[in-house]
Formats: sequence, C-alpha cells, structure tokens
Amino acid sequence: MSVQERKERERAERERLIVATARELAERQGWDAVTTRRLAERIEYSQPVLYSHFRGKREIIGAVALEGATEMAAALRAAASAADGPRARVTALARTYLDFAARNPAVYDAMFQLDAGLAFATEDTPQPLKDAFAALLENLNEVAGDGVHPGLFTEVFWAALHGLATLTRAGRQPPQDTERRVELLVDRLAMV
Amino acid sequence: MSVQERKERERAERERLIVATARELAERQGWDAVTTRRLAERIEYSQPVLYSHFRGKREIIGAVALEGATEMAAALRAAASAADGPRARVTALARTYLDFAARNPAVYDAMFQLDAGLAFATEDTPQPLKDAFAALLENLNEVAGDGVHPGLFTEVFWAALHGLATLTRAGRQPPQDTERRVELLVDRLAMV
DNA sequence: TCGGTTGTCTAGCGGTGCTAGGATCGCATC
DNA sequence: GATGCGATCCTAGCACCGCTAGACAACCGA
Repeated sequence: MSVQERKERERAERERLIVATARELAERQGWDAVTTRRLAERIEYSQPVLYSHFRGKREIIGAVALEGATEMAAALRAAASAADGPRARVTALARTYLDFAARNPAVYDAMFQLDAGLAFATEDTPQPLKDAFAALLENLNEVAGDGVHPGLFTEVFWAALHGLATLTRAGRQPPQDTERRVELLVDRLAMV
Repeated sequence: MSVQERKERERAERERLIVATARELAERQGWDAVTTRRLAERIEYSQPVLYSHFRGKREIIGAVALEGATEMAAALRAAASAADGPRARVTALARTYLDFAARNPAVYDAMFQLDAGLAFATEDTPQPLKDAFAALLENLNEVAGDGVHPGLFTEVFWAALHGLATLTRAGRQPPQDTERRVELLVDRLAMV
C-alpha cells in the first residue's frame, strides 16, 4: 500500500505544480500565453500528462479560479475583522476586493471573466466560490438597510465592485480616481 | 472619376457586409465561432480580402463595437427623453442599458469584454464610445448629488450596471431578481 | 524472472489568425 | 480595337492552437 500512497502523493504534487505554473504564467504573460504546450514544457512533462489530471484547459483555469476564490475569501474576512464599525468594515471590504483584483488580474479573470466551466449561484457551486460570496454577505448584512434582502444587497454591491474592477483594469475608466469611486460607492450603497 | 467612385462605393459596401456578417455570426453562435475562414466564406470572398479592410480580427470586433456604441447611445437617449422626472429617467436609463446588454450579448462583449484595441477614457477614444458615455452623463448629471463630480458619479453608476450585466449573463447571479437589483441600485445611488 | 499493468511520450488531427506570391481582371492609353 | 499596366483577388502555406491515438518503456506483483 505504501507504494501506491507514494504514487498518489507524487501525483497530487504534480497537479499542484500544474496549477501553480499555469497561474504564474498567466499572471506574467496573460492567459493567452498559457498554452498546453508551454505549460507542459514548464512542468517538464509532455502535453498528454496534463490531460491525465484535467479534462482540458478549461479545468485548469477552473482550478486556478478555485484557488483564487479561497484566497479572496480569506483576504476579505481578514480585512473585515481588522476594521472597527460597520462603515469601516464595508470600506475595507471594497478596497480589499479591488486590491485583490488588481494584484491578481489573471486569477480574477479565471474566477469571473473566463469560462472555467464553474457553476455559479446554484447548489453545485464549488465551495470556495460559495465561501467568497459568503465572506461578502457576512459583512454586508449589517448595512443592507431595513427591508432589503441581504443576499440581494450583496449581489448589487458585488456587481458594482466587479464593474469597477474590470473597467478599471481594462483601461476603460481612469485609474487615478479609483479611491474616490470606492468612497462614493460605499457612501451611497451602505446604510450606516 | 466615376469608375473610381463606383469602386469605392462597392468597397464600402463590402466592408459593411463584413461587419454585419461578423456581428450576426457572433450573435448567433458566439465570438468563438467568428473565424476568419468562416467569415470569408459567408461574404463569399477569400480570407485575405478581410485583411484589405481590417488589420486583423481585432479590428473587425472593434468595428462591431463602435456600431453597438452608436446604437446604445441612441437607445439611452430615447429612453431618457421618454421618461418624466429625474427618478424615472435614471430607472429608464438603467433598464435600457441592461436590456441592450441582454439583447445584444455579442455586441456588448465586443464593446466591453473583448479586446477590440479601442482606446477608452482618453482623447483619442472613438467618438461613438465617448457619445455613449455622454448619453449616460447627460441624464445622470441631475442625480449625482451635491458636491459630487458628475463624471465620477457616472463612472460608478456605469460600473454597477456593467457588473450586473456581465454577472447576470454569465450565470453568476440568479437571473430572476434582475429588476429588484436595478431598483435597489437606483434607489441608493441616485439622489432624487 | 516473467507477465501485465500503469504511465508517459511521439506523432498527428483538424482547427486558428495571418501572409507571401502568383494569377487574373479591368482600366487607360496608343 | 489591341496592348501594357495596376489593382485586385485567390491559392497555398506558415506557425501555432487544443486535444488524442497508439507505440513504448518502466515498474509492480507473482
């Protein structure tokens, strides 16, 4: 049994290597540069090996997305718990979200821009994604306002952040006013 | 001169045909299905002809985007001018924006999701894009609130709409609550 | 030591965006 | 009306893509 265990361990290790390499390559040169050939070369295996771990490129992107979702959820919770009072919490939440998107553009793309074949907003949504949404929900609950469903409020807030994140990064909004936009958004949306 | 004029006319006509065909194909089967080969076949010319009109596929997407921007600007202005009072105007604006995105997903992608090589938020931004933004700005001016720069307010409002449009369409937010999300957004953001 | 399974690689399929270079067509001139 | 010349278009092909069939080697248990 020990031999088999070792093999499984090595296999899992290689899978981590694939995901990490894909992420790094995407972050450095964009997802377009992440081809199965290049990825295989970097991990020093042949192309078909990738397909013994993942169904295809989509699933690799999906793996990066889930990794990112886990990190984002943690970052959001950390930021929120370090802030005092509802208003500060919401501001910290928004800043952290946008900061994550700006610092990990490729991961953010994997999560929300590319088709990674992940289910959203359904029962079989992967746990990390649910958890990232939950991290928002937990902290926005208190500022949704009377008679407003917290889930609905979170969706709107999230959408606004997502819009700011993507439009800013794609150069569709001037980057220098980001902070003022965040303040305006929090001012108006959050009932404090 | 008449011969040359006729040729130019035919050339312009063919260019319109390329853009219209690309748009229709993208709307029917998605941008992935818009390959230069397929596009060439549809317009009944060979591939290289496309490159005598456009630098590459990106520029074709860009042409569709500009067409879409013109239409969106018109739709926004029409909706706003048909509404009575600031509150109704903003609501109509938001609904029209989201409706446009939902009805013309491929065009919307060309405008805001794909890299069409267009400049945004600079001097050399193409006029149709400036105009679409202006159509929002004109009608949001009155609800930005005291001391808030209308341009900044428009950016935030636009970002929120963009987030709702993209997340809803990608199945990342439940589609049935769209209307309630719009109402919440307008309620909170617009100062009426 | 052997047989069989498991794992990996080479090679190749049909597709992509894009382009070089040859052929053909239509125009202006003689 | 014949002819030379440009503009126009197409065939063929480049390098690359995601993905896979089938040959091969390495390792395990008996």
